[in-house]
Amino acid sequence: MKLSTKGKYGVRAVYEIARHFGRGPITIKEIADRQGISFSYLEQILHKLGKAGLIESVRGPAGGYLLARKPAELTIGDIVRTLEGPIALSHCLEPGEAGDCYQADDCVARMVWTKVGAKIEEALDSISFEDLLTQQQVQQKEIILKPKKKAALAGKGVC
Amino acid sequence: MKLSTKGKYGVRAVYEIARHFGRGPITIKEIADRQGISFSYLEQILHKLGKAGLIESVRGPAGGYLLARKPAELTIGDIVRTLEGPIALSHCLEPGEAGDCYQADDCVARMVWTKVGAKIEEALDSISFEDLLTQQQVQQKEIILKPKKKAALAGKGVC
DNA sequence: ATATACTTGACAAAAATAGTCAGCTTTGTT
DNA sequence: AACAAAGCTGACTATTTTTGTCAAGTATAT
Ligand code: FES
Ligand code: FES
Repeated sequence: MKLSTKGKYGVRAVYEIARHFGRGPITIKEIADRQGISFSYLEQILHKLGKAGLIESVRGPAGGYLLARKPAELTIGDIVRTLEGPIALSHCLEPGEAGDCYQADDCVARMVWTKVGAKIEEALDSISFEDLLTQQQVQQKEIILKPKKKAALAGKGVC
Repeated sequence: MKLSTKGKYGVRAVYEIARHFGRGPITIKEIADRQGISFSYLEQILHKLGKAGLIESVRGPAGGYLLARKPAELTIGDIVRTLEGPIALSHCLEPGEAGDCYQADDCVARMVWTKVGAKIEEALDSISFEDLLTQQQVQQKEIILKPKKKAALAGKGVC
């Protein structure tokens, strides 16, 4: 039950784009540097998000990426579904394949994973990037108040 | 966002043990046959569940596995957590490692994955094996009423 | 004794993940 | 027109995780 780095990097990258909202396109390189993600890998991820219509790209010099919608209208669920595929805990719950399963009528597990999957979608869709932006401001203040405790494990944790 | 077969097989296996509740131990072989799971692989899975105290084993002839609690007190969450590890969408949310992350204060994603993880736990823990048993009875009746439509993909779908 | 059945650890094939790399296309600037 | 900045695209590879298999145990009812 882990997210792949694609999903996690995707959210962090779009978060950076959202932070840049209203100030023109932000380049892959800048996102990669800020978030410590490989440039080439990030290209793939952003391209996928672009094809899905969640972000827009501007080519040529001074180009980069922009949000395709307002931060409030873009959710974590959008990103995760695009990068990790549809939320289907089991293969035979994927859209298209659903009706195919020969034992769907007889399968008690089906209800379980369907129900849990719905809860996950609900949770993912309930968080927009605007939420992340406002939360970041709150955290910012808290950090200023607290004594800064720079811990050891630099570069290790990556949500 | 898929479950591994361990989690899925685990649930199906325990479901079989639950169906056998009150009728003494059921053997690995019988579970494996009924659910179409490799015997050797199932051994590993059941052993892990046994070590976690969710099921009990009886050795020797006429031995097998038993539920350690009543079906109503055993949830899908118990099984999944045991077999797939704690529900932590990101590595740095795993218990024990949590406080270690040097950027926890500054991390906007942390809140996201924590929140979603909690929802998943909630959903998983809300379903007990008794629920599965009663649901199976309902499905059984429906199947008898409906015309049996044995579809093509035999053996393919595995929730 | 012996057959049945769980226990344990080592091993291996296959699939998914996490990138890397090289070359291409678009477009603003000079 | 030429150049450089920036995204586009597909192929390729190393690593890790998953999904098992196998073999040699240990416990126990009859
Ligand atoms: S990176 Fe560790 S808490 Fe987010
Ligand atoms: S096995 Fe296909 S629906 Fe459960």
